[in-house]
Amino acid sequence: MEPLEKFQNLPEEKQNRILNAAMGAFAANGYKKASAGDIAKAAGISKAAVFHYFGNKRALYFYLVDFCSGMIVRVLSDGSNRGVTDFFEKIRLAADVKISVLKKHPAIFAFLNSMYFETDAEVRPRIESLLAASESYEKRFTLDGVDTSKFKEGIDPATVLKMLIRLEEGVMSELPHSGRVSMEKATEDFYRYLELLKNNFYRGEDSQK
Amino acid sequence: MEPLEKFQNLPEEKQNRILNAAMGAFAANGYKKASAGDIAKAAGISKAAVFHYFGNKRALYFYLVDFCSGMIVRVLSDGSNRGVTDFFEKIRLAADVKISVLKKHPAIFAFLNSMYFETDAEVRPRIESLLAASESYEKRFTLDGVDTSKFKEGIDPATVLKMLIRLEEGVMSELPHSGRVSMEKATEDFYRYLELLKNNFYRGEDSQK
DNA sequence: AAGCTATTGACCGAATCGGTTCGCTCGACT
DNA sequence: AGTCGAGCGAACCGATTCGGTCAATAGCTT
Repeated sequence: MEPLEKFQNLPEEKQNRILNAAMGAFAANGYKKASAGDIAKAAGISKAAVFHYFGNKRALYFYLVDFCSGMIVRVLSDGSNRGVTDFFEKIRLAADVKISVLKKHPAIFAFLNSMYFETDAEVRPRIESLLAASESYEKRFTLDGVDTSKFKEGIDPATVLKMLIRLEEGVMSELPHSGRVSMEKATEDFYRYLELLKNNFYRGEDSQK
Repeated sequence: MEPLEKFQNLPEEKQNRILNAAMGAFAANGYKKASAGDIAKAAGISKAAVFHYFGNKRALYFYLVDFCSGMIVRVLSDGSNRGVTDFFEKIRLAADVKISVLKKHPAIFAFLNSMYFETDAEVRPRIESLLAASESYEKRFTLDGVDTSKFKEGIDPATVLKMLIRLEEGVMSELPHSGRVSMEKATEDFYRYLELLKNNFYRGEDSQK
């Protein structure tokens, strides 16, 4: 039986434990310096099991890249926000999706980010192809179908969008600092920021409730 | 002559090159996995030179910790913003200081951040003492002396402050992605966000210029 | 208890680690 | 011109860790 099949026959919870451990290790140390032993320890399995499931380190890394690639496609083609025309509502929905992904795979964004900086010749080509296929979040999240007329005059929605993407990134970068419960706290805060901006960037009487 | 003296007698430019290389390596790979060879290569010197200047890896790490510690003290005691009462102006000045530090030591914040996660028993104690001494940026940057009455009713300055700290972090986390020139671009963007928020969060007639 | 599969601890040669040694270079001083 | 020493790169050291293998075990099915 192929190694990869063995992995895919594992119960999903165990698969995720291993994937998350691997993504965390590669994100933290890069391809070369992340060792199979690190990953095994973080996943609670033996080093031999890693090779049992994936054959070799490169195959594991490639599997992760493809896994993330599939996840991106799945998220971007998620149609649950079609028909939403409100700027802030759309951003909130996109953040919701991100959160749900992050809950299952806490290290996925750190791993995706680390791919940018990965230089190892053994894996770089595969990364390039993924990077080429999936443009950045900023470019994907367009203002198409958004009702920009609700903004006050003089406020550029594109600027606000860029700002919110940065803000979201800042919120996310604080997550690993603190305990696990803090994620709900952070998202609550983010929603509060959205509300605050909505109340003051849209036209009409300034609405303080 | 003590190893450390040799380092300190180096021209400042070379010192910084080595410090930045070391901070970058430790931030990227952690204390254990960052090798003296990595640091040497990034700094453009030989591995032997690293030991020539610092004696051993631990001493180099400790030197970096103390260096950052001193930098924090120097920045926090910087009195150039005393007397500034405007909320956004004060934040802008604080960002300016951060930028100037970042220009000289591009990896310093990544390194400081990495200390949070460092678990190696050989260096952890020294980190603890630094972390205990210097509270987080968020706690240090108080609203003391800020004229909060300029805000519209219903807008909590503390919330805005937290939001801006997150936003700043998000802007900073995008810096390493792109070329070196992008820093000016990113700070320009940040200033534009500040202006945008100031125009819409302060009371008085909504000022679109 | 026999058979089978998932999982592992112990192990391999090769590579890399932190750290040392040594000999070369090059500028300062005489 | 000759001397000297600070500073450096290359080659090396024993120890550790690497990716990867494999025989042995644990656990389930019958």
